[in-house]
Amino acid sequence: MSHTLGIRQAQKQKTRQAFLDAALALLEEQSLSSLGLREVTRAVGVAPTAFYRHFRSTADLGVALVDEALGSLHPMVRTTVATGGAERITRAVQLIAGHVAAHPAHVRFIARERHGGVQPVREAIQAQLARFAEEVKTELAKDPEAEDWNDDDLLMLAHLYVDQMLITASLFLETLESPESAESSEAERQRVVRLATRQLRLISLGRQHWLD
Amino acid sequence: MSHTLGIRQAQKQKTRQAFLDAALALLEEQSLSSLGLREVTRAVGVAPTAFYRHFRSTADLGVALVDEALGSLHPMVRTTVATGGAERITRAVQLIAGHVAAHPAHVRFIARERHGGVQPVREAIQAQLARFAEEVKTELAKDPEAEDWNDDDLLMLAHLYVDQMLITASLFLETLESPESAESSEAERQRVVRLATRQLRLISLGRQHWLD
DNA sequence: TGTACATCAGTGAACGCGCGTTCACTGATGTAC
DNA sequence: TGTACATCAGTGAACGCGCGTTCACTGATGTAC
Repeated sequence: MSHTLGIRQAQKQKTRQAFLDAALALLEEQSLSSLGLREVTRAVGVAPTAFYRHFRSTADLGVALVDEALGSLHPMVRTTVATGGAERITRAVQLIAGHVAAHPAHVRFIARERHGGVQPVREAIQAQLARFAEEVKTELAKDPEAEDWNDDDLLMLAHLYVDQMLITASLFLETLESPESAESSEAERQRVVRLATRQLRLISLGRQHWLD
Repeated sequence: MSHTLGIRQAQKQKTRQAFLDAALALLEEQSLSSLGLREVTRAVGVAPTAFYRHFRSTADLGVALVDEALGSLHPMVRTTVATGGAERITRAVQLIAGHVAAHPAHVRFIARERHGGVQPVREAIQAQLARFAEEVKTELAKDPEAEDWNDDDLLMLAHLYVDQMLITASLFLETLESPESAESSEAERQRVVRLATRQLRLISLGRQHWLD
């Protein structure tokens, strides 16, 4: 019953992906609001008009990039938060470090456009982050430590965690940007690991004494 | 001994300020990397070439905006953090709420360009934020609660506070953007006050038990 | 105070260039019979 | 399986437009004597 795409559809998807990849690469050095349609088509190697077969505008392409960047991350975040005990913080920091190393351009795009100049893209990112916060809240609620917490406080804490994850991701990103040697970059990364771990620990301590 | 500016210098400064004001207004709806030089001169009402008498480029103008937006904020942050006891959190949240209400365009500019596409501007913002963190650290160090804290942990905490301030400022900004009625906007603002206050309280609890 | 010269913020024309969007098109792929 | 027609992803020419930057300029302001 598996539906194989026709040749036409398959080729179309391939071109669409080429647009997304090319745009993401171009967005390493600029914001979406200054990304040109012709710039993207040139990078892909197609005529400018081909763009309109896939996207209404660069803003539309941006929204597609948001889904690509954050869509697949939900299960990973759930699993990490679901980890109990002292390992949770270590795993969370490792998850972030690994994700930034594997997909730096996606992370940079999200950090940049979260407050960027293109409204539909900003809104798409806010919606995804709200989903993450809800999911984190759901996982935290399962925790025995959260027994007497109300929903509102749990969501407050979940937002704190989500924001902290983004801040940490940004810091890891900066360790990739610096033009220094591989060893000192690695040292910087370890500093970020240490900083993020301690910040999460402090928040965790606050959490444990919230109902005192 | 007070040195009065000559007519020429005074007029030049006035024009320069007009450039900054016009650019800031235009940047409410776009990023710096897409801001055009001619766009700015048109808004000011001068010839395009006049721009070069004041700035080398729009990036240069952006750096000037960073100083304008954050330069005068240092003493206020110091004073607020220096406030001891239970009032500190309330005052900090009020400071942020007031500042966002008074200078929304400046706050939006900083939030947007912190991770934006223009490197010199990003760097200017990071430098200012690092200064804030250092200043917050210095004030926290004076606190009796911080007696046995080492410098590294204090700076970690200071960064946590600074990041939290920016997140809160962003949330207040969103309450100004929504197209709803004045009453529901005010209600949203109260929700942000409550959320930010509780998040800071949780961090504060973590702080109190850090050395347990 | 008056004069002669220097400075320099703002002008206006001109340049070459890349932009987003329109349109009618082509030719490979898909579909109905 | 073969044929006739429909679909539609990608093309290429053309358009009007605003861009950043250059240059020689003007005339008010500043300065030296």
